Amino acid sequence: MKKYIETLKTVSLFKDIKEPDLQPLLACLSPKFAQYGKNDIVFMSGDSINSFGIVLSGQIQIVMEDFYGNRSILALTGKGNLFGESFAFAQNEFLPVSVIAAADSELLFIDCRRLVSPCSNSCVYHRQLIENMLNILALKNVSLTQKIELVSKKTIREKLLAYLSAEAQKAGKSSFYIPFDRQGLADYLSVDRSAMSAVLSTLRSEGIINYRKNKFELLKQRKNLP
Amino acid sequence: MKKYIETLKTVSLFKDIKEPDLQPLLACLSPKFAQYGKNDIVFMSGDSINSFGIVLSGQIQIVMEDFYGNRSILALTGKGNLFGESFAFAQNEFLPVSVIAAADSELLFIDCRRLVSPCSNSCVYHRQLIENMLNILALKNVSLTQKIELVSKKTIREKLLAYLSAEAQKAGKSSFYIPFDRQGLADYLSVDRSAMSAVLSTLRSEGIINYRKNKFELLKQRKNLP
DNA sequence: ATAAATCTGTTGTAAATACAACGAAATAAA
DNA sequence: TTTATTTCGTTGTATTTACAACAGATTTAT
Repeated sequence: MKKYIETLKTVSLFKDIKEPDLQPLLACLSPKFAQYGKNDIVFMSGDSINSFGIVLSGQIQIVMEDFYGNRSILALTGKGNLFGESFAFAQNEFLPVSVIAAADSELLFIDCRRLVSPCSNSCVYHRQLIENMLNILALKNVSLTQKIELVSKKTIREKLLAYLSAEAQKAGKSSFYIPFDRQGLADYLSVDRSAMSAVLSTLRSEGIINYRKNKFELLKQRKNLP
Repeated sequence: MKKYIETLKTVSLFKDIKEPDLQPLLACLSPKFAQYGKNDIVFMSGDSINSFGIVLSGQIQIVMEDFYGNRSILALTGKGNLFGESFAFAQNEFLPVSVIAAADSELLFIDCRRLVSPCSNSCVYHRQLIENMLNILALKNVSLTQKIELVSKKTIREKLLAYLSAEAQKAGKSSFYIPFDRQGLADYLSVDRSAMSAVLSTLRSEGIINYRKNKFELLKQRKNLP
């Protein structure tokens, strides 16, 4: 396991755990190491899982398959990232997705029951681990909630204004940079890029926003609070 | 606190904790009790919180306010329900919403640092508590992810088929009941009800689905898996 | 049983979007 | 610098939707 220490140090689950503590902690979690060839199935849709995974090398993909058998790739996950943690901790939920190795990959599996049961010798680390896992799930929750608020809007105009409004609030200023290019933003909002471009132009011509590349500005005044 | 025992027993955070254990556990968590009048502000947008709440009586609303000051109610939460847990455990995240008492309410606040730090006398309960909280966050995560997959589709037709497909898979049969009436389903998918009704009719006339009230059936054959 | 209220499906219209095709602008590579 | 590539905005068209108004069906209340 030693050769993966550098990778493991970057994993969010082990945040604020010092390198010398990592080794004994891992021993305590008794993770299962496994190698997969490209296109091997890691988790199968319909499974109920008790372990989540960490990608040590390679890459895995989260694949959705609907009732009719149409597949679509929901996510690609690489080195140092977790996968399956939501389903592992959501007891009795069946996986609606499959996890497939997108390349030859080395994965580490940790049983979530190990994570919550404190073991005699390393309670200190366990506490940090649990805190990290709560933080991971909570952060994901927050970002999913924010995204739902956007994609639930019915028009591109509404989606854009909701997104830009949120970014302005996050920045604390009416002028800010966004972390997407146009195609990325369109994908994030689940709309057509060129249609979105057209709406952006309209908003600018109406004097509601201004933008240049990734820098945006909201022009209209904030309503006064009562 | 005794008068709220019946309510607390129904709270998901205390699942699988027996009534006699609840009292000492609460003492250990040292929750803060507070009363709010209608329209009082519980959490303010922009706050960073370390505690989450439990509604003992009354009702609270989650309110979103955008850059322009437009308010919209995202959720109503009543007796026995948690609120704010995602933000409390997502350290350093600022609340993008406000929490306001929708009626005279009695609330209980629990510091999330208390929840993760084991105290000498009640580690057994703490473990269950942590397991429950991980479960709560994970389940929310799962349902948010599923919802995002639906509302990200671009047409009502796609949304409906994705939703019905997921329900069929969940049920393990091509025929199943859905937990919404038409308006509820339209709200869930973020579309117009009458437009959705029209699309449902089209799908039925095309022989793709069949339905009657809340009972739906997918008619087309599953693709054979390779 | 009757009336009232709610839910559901239908239709027409105006509005918004997806999609495709294209050219200009910006960026990266040679 | 020149070329190649990517990104971005514009336009036209066909598709899809939201919205409003309405009628039949179903459920609930009286």
